[in-house]
Amino acid sequence: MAYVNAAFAAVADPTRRQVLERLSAGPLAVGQIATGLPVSRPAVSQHLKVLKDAGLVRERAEGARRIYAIDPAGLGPMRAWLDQFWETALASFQAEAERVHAAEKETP
Amino acid sequence: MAYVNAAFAAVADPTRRQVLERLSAGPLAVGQIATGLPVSRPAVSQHLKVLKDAGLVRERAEGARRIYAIDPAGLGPMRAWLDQFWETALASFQAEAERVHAAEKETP
DNA sequence: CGATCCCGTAAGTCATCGCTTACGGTAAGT
DNA sequence: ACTTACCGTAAGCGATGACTTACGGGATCG
Repeated sequence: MAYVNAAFAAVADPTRRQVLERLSAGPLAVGQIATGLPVSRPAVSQHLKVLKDAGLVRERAEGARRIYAIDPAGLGPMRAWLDQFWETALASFQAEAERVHAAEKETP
Repeated sequence: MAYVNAAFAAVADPTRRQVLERLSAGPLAVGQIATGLPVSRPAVSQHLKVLKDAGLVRERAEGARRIYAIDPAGLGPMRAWLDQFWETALASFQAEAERVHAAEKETP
């Protein structure tokens, strides 16, 4: 549960989500990621650092270029938190609904 | 896909996630939520406003108290984004792996 | 070797966020 | 009616965040 915070903080930024979406189609170099994004290339570099520290992205040097790719395992903690939260929330929601339903039969 | 941004931004804050976790066990009034949290009650009110605007939480007046509860539907967009992202990322990841594997057989 | 492309980092700026204290307003209890 | 509990909002402040421009260092090609 340790990396959950960094992961959520990373995904919270819209530009960073755009980077992730672009990377989800396959590995890319920094310049290719920056092309088409509304921010400068250094900004993309900073975003990539955040994503890398959050474990959402992996970096590989290929000559002078740095190739970035999605780290599928990095999404695990976030999905786990969301799933567990969803599960317990839905369970207590249904329990509440049944409780209200029973109370209505009690006092119509 | 409109509310995705607000939802992710809302969940990004650790205190807000604590509020959600507390609410996942069942509806609570503002004071009960604030009890046990490391911030003041007005801070909790502000967090609840953010969560409500993001569609993650619903509010109901009960006398002088305001009861907050999880809105199960509010999590939908976020989960949808994550699932689709996960799916395409994993697919392209496997495709890349197979491509590399084939290249290795080509030049051992 | 020099020019060029690739990129990360430093420094600085402007906006936004999360928090606090202080206040006002509505609902219930005496 | 007066007090007490419960809560939202306003104002202000310190901290963080996302950007920009400017720089420097390594890889590649002539």
